[in-house]
Amino acid sequence: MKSIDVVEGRPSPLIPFARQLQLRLRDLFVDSGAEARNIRVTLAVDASYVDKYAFTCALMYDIRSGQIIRKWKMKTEVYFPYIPGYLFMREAPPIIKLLSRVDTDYDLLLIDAHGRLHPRRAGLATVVGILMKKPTIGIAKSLLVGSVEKRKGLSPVTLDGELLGYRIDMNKMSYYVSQGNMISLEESLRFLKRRGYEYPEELRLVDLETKKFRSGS
DNA sequence: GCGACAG
DNA sequence: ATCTTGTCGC
Repeated sequence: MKSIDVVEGRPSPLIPFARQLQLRLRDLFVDSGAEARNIRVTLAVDASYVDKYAFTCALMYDIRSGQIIRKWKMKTEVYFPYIPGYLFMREAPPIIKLLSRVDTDYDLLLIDAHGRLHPRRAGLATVVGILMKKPTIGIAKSLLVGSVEKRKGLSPVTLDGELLGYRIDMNKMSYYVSQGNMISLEESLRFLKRRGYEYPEELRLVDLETKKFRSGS
């Protein structure tokens, strides 16, 4: 059920292909760009599943007013299983398809997954950010790889001695942040700091939206 | 070889 | 991610 490199009981011949694709995309990563103080509109994306279908939703959110500006949703068929380290093969296609329908501009993409905090420095958030050519941040609820240097509320997460992210501990919950694309780790953290380090409301909402969409279909 | 493993 | 009962707390 959870073994790596296995698809329907057999080693997946697509893994080598996926790895090379991931490494090629990683080479296009842009380490900086967006500044927290200029981020006004975000686009949160997430997906839920039922059998072979993905129910993907995107919410455009205005940080100043704390309101949802627009919504998009799309039901698509999934062609890849979940394999740790290769989540992008399962979720990037549905997400990219939905985002191609978003005509309005936004300042930052928020993805419910890791970005640079990944074995190959190219988690789903990084892959999507690179394909969309947009500033992107990865927000994950659990750790995939790396070591946490326990601190009070902000704990550095390193991998191979490289600082790739932070774990943020709040009263309610804790989560991990890492760069997706076109924004530095420092600005990513500053963005969350300006919002009181709370888990992004738009991500919480898009998760609910995704499950609501799944139920009514 | 063994265990760990985003969503 | 999804499945799934009871239970704790406001």
